[in-house]
Amino acid sequence: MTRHRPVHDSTQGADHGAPTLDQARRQLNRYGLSADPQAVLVAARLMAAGARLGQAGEAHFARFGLSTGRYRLLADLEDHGGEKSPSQLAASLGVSRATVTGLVDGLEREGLVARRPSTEDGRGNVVVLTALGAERLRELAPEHFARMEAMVGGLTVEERTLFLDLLARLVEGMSALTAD
Amino acid sequence: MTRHRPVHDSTQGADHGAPTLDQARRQLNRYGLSADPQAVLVAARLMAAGARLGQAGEAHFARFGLSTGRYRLLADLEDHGGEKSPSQLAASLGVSRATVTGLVDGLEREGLVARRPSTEDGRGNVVVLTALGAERLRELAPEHFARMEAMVGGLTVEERTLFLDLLARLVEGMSALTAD
DNA sequence: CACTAATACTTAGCCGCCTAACCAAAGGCG
DNA sequence: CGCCTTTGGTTAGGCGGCTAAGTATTAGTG
Repeated sequence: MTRHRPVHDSTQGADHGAPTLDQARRQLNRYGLSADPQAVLVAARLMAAGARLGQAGEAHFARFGLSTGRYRLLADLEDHGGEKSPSQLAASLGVSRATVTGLVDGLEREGLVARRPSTEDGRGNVVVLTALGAERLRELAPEHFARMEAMVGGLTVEERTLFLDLLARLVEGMSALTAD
Repeated sequence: MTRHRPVHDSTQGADHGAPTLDQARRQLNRYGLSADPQAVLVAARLMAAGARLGQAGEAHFARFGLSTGRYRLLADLEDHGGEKSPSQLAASLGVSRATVTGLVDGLEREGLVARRPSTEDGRGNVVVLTALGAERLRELAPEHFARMEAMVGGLTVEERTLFLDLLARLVEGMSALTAD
């Protein structure tokens, strides 16, 4: 049975996702801090946008009976000839091996992927994209990429290039959050 | 000027987190789709950045014994005089009421917040910020905002303004993912 | 005034992410 | 050869997000 999830039109046009400059100023004032409110705003907006995109992405992939993580795993598998070990998958997806175990469990249950014992390493597995899995990817591709394109359609080519540069530098800066 | 920092030269295959233009092209080719690879790249990079920031944020707040959700709830509470109903919290945080129940459960367990029955509505609660909760916010504020500022430090003021504009337009575009 | 509908919150259960602990197999080394 | 460490994968448990269903209580209506 296909588990179709009703898309749930979340009417969240409310204020919630978008912090304001005033909020940032108020917070900084409250503690007498001298940080730049605009910088704080950028950070907060980026966080909000990330969360929002994450949710939108889940809703998007749910249309095809997938989740973001499952789709990324399938796509990565296909990009690699349809075979990859869980460890390699974890590395290229940027998640833990335990997470890969869970994702593969789900995908295997639906027949989109299969586990085969590794021929060269007795403790290793190979995750294989099944015909059904490849089929699923082929089915969703047109709509998927069309929506992706539509999402950035509000930006000109130059703006996109610029955005990629700025975003890359912000991603670099994210290490400031995790640095000791 | 394209200022490129050496972005983690990964031997191909283990490119975790940062999708490339070539990957986008390959995917589109595979299905004979005509979408703009650069547009797809922007979408993919934004998703990757969002996920990455989400994880970095969790690691950041974990330093103070909090999570992103819990911090946002505390901060929102403080911004409203320290009292708010679960429904209001859910609305302003952009999460479901069930999620708020879970967040408040955790925060209450640690004494950072308390539940009081509403005086005017027999079925309602009010979530109140405790002295300990306010204290916690005060403690983490300097480091928190310093790191936020550092994250954005790689951009000039003009670039930040530009980024905010571009990001806002992308957020608008996200509705393309959830539109019917 | 009683009955139904709407609202506030909680509970239950799924998913994906994590870390830590665990077993099994491989590799290195005396 | 046997031991010990490293590595591959899963398991267990926690968190935070969701939906759907359940319980109170309030509000609306005949």
